[in-house]
Amino acid sequence: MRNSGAGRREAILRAAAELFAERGFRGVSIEDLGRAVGTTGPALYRHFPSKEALLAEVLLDISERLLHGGEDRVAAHPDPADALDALLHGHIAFALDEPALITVHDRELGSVPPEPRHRIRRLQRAYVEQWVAVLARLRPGTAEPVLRTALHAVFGLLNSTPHSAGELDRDRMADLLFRMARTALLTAAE
Amino acid sequence: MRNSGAGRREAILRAAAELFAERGFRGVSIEDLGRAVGTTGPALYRHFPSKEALLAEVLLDISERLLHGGEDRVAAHPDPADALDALLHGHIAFALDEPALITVHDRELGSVPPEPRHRIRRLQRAYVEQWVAVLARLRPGTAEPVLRTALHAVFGLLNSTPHSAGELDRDRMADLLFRMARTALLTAAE
DNA sequence: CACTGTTGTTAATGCTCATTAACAATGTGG
DNA sequence: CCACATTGTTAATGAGCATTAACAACAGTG
Repeated sequence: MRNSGAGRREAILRAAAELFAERGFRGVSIEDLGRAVGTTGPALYRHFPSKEALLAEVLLDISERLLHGGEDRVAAHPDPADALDALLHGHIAFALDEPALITVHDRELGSVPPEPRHRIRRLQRAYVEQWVAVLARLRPGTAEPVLRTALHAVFGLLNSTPHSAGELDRDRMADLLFRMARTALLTAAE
Repeated sequence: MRNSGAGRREAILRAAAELFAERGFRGVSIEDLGRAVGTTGPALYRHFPSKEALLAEVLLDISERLLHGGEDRVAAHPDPADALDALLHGHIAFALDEPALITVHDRELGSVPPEPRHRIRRLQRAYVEQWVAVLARLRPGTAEPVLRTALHAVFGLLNSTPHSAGELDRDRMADLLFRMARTALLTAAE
């Protein structure tokens, strides 16, 4: 084969994230995916057992990267205020650098089959709870349901950036999001 | 007919919004829609020319309600700070009372055929520009691209609430969102 | 060089689904 | 009571698409 190798699998995952973000899981055919990596559709089945399994792998990968990135940052910052800033910077960088991944991540969970869906949800929950723990140390007086709700809202704020066409350059965008998200969170937690 | 009348059309629109929000436009069949209003699938074609036209009507209706609701509120409040608060309260009420509509509104535009899509986009743009105008009066020093970007982010924050399962009751939720969105916006605009 | 695992290709297969056809029931205005 | 417009129903029709089958090209290993 002219062009195979281990990279093919990664290329498929990348292309899938891009296409799923653009048109949605059901709006992309196996044939589309194949064409995007220079093969025909059915060739995909040499790498993934089904289209759904492919989506599951994309989401699993994203969730793991977010969670582990967060863990590293929290571990590196003993002070909760510093940890929060680090979490914000990490999430913002992810959202700005991988807009397709962020988009797929919060739109396509419903198309994943039950078993991997549970694993993905567990990772997402762990990611959120990490933020909750930091906020709880920073603002011990605030009830956890309030923190969780505020966090979901802030993720909505941060994850919306792929859809706002780039009127601002990356650095100004990152700074704006950081300041908005930070004050929104601190306002929520008195 | 045991149960027809003018209400059928509205019932279809309501059911469609609900189902599209839950499973996405492509995840809902004509047969599903029919069943949801107590008929068979093809009966829909007595009320709408196509599935896409049905979606377009849902989105058009939402966009118009948002825009006109906003216009009324802005007109009722000469002071820009009051107008901003009123816009926030209006959008929050809409998001909390009609979570399905808000969800469909910011996920399914891509499935609308070109012609109605343009009309919907125009309405959405007008809605945003209304907020921009209020913010520009309130914070004359801030560049419009910054305002627009901040607004998109705040809409992401507000529209995320359908997905955060109700850990808080409606009033506490509305208050939390209001405070977060308001400070986020005012922070963005210096 | 034969042997085998890997990765592709093209041609079925079969299902789902939007849309249309053909036909029925109801209710309304004449 | 009789057309006729409305709104349904069930049975095609036809497209799209995930998946599988059958077969080919190649790479590395003995």
